[in-house]
Amino acid sequence: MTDATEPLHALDDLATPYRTATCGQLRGTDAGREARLAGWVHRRRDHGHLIFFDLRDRHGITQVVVDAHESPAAHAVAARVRVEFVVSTAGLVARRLPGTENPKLATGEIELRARDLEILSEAKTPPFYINEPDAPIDESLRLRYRYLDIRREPMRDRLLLRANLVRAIRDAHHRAGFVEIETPILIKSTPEGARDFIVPSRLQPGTVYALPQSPQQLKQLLMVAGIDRYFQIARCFRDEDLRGDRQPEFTQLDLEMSFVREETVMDFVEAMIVEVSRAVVPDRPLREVPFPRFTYEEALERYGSDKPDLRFGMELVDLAPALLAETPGADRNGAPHEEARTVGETAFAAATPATGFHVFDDALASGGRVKGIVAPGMAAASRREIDELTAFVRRYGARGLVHVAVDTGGTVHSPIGKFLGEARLRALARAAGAAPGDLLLVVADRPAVTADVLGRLRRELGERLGLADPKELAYCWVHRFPMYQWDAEHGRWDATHNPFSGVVPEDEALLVTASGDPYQPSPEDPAGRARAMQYDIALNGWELGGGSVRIHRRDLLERSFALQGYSQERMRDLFGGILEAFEYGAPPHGGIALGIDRWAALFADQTNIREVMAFPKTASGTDLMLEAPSEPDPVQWAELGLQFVGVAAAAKTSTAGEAAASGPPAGSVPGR
RNA sequence: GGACCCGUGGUGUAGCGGCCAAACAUGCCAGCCUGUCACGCUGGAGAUCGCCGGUUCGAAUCCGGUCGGGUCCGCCA
Repeated sequence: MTDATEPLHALDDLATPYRTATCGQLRGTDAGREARLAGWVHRRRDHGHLIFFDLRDRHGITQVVVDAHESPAAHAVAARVRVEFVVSTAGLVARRLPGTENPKLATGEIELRARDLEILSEAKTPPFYINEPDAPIDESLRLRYRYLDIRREPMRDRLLLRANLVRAIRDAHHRAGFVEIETPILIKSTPEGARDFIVPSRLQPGTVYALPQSPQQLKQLLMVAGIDRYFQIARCFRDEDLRGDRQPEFTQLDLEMSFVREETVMDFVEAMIVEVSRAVVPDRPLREVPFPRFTYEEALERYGSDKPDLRFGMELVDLAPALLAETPGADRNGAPHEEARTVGETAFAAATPATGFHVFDDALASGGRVKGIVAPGMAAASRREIDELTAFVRRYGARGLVHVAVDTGGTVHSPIGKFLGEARLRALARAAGAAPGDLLLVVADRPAVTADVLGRLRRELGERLGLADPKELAYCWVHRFPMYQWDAEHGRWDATHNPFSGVVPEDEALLVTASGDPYQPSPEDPAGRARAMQYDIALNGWELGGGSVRIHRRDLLERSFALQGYSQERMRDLFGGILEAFEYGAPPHGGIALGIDRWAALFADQTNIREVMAFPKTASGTDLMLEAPSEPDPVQWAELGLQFVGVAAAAKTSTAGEAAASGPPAGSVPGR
C-alpha cells in the first residue's frame, strides 16, 4: 500500500487518501514508482486474462493494466468494472512495452500495473457517450444530464477556459488597484429597460425585491463612497425572451473608475483586454492593437453596424456620387453626399437627380442612400442564390436588392442595366471596387434601413464566403453614440444606452428642448443631436460590452432625466437614493460592463453561451435538470400573502391590465 | 407576441402511404481471447416511431392540435 497519509502541506498538491497522483500527471520519468490513482473508467478493453482500462479524471487519462497472473484479486474486480465506474487503484508505474506507447496520451509512455483495485461507485449505462468528444448529442439530453455532459472533454475544457478567463480578469484588476466588491442580489425594482425578476418579501408583505439587471446604480454609489476603482464578476438578471446568446441570468465584468475621462476608461479596458486575451488564448492573434476606434456614425457608414466584424473588409460604399457623375447635367462639383449627411438627409431633395432608375431616384430624392457592398467571387451566383439574398434583405425591411455582376472578362451585367445604361453600371462597379468575378449588391432606402440591411448582408456574406479568420480576435471600440432616441409612443427621449450616460462636453448645450422646458420634450429638440460619452467594445462582430462616463452633476442629471420623460416625483421614486448621494460630493466617474459569457464563448469558438455555462436554461427559461421553475408550496404563498389566481387569469391580467377574479380557489396550483 | 426547423431501440441516424410486428452504426448483456488503446470474434436483448385526434381498406410516413427542444424576428444593455 502506498497511500499518502502525511498531511497536505502544499496547496498545489492534489494527493488525497484515494490518490497520490492525478490521471494526467505520470510520465516516463515516473517509471518504477508506486502510485495510486482514482477516477472514472473511460474505456475498457478485456483480453481475458489481461484487462486494460483507461482511467479518467479532469486532469487526463492513464492506462491501467490488470494481469490475472500478477494480481488475481484485482483482475476479478476489473472483470466487474464497467464504463463510468469510479475506482481507486494502486500499483507500479511501468514503462510500456516498446512499440505499445500511445502518443495520443500525455501519459502514453507509462501504464499503471494494478495490484490493488477498488470500486468506489458503480454506474448505470450513461444516456449518452461520455468517452467520445465528437459524438452529436441532443442538447436537451445534455442539459438534463448536465453533470455527465461536463464529464465530457469539450464541456470540461470550455469551463476550464472560462475559469482561466475569470482568473485573468481578476489578476489584471487587482494589479491595477481595483477593489472587488460584491453588491446585493435583492435590490429595488427599476421599471425601465428590461423586465425585472421579482422576489416577494415575507417580512414586508405586499412588497417585492427585484433582482439586478446590472449593479449600475450601486457601483456609482461606490464611486461616491470614494472607492475609486471597483470591479465585480457580477451575476445579472433580465426577464426577457431568450436567445442563443441570452440567458435569464448571466455574468458581467462590471467596473467603475473615478476621476476619469472617456479615454481613461477605454485605455485601461483595452490594456486589460489585451492582457487577458494573451493570457487566456495565446494562440489567437489580435488583429489590431491599439484597437480601432470608430464613432457610431462612422461604424454605421462603413460597416452598417455598431459592432462590426473587422476580420474582413467588404465595407459599405456610397454609390450616389458615381450615379450622379454619370448623369448628364448633374452637379459634379456639388458632391452632395458628404456634406449632406452631416447637415441632414434632406439636402438631396433639392436637386432631384435622374439616375435613370426610379428606385434610386426616389431614394435619393427623399433623403435616402444608395449604397452597396462587393461580394468577392460571386459574379456567377445563380438566380436562386440572388433570390435568397433578396429574401434576406427583405426580412430586414429593404424593399429589394439590386445586383451588378462583373464577369471574369470584365463585362458588367445587371437586371437594371436597361435603365442605367452600360456607362453607369461600369461607374458603379468601379466606385465599389468590384473586380472581375465580383458581385456588387446594392440597396437603396432610408439611411437607417440601408445601413442595417447592408450591415446584416455583410455579416451574412462574410460568414458564407468564409472571409473571417476564425482564429483571429478583432476588437474595436465604437463611441459617440447618440445620447437619445425619440420614443414617439411615450413622447420622450429614451437614453440609447444607460440613463446616467454623460454628454460629450461640446454637446452639453444641446441638452435642451425646443420649447425651453425640459419637461416638454419633442422630436425637434436639439437634444436629439447630442452625443453621449458612451463606448461599446465589439469582438468579431459581437457586442462584448458597453459603458460610459456618467453625469455626476446633479443639475445636468436632472435635465437629462427630464428629457427622458421622468417627472420630478418619478425621478425621486426611482433614483432618489443616487440623486441624494450626488449632493454629498460625487467624483467624475465612468465604467463599463463586459459580457463574460459572450467573451468566454468567443474564446471557445462557440456562438451559443450555453456552451460556456455549467448549468444553463433552455430557450423557454427552464432548467431541465432541476426542473425549475416549479410551483411553490401553498404554504409559501400564504406566508407571502399571495394568492394564485390561475394561469389563464394571470395571462389575462397582463394583457387586459385588469384583475381577474375567476381563477381557481386560493392555494390551488396548475396540474402537471 | 410571430415565423420556421426537429422529435423513430440507451445514443446518433435511415425509412416519408402497403414490400416495416421498422433498417444501419454504436452502446448494452453473455461467451471466447495475454499487449490493447474507437481492441477483436461469436451470440443475444432492446423501439407499437413524443402525445392526442383525424383522413384512409391501410399511417412512423398525410392533415390538425398539443407537449418538448432549437433557430430567427419582435423584445432585450
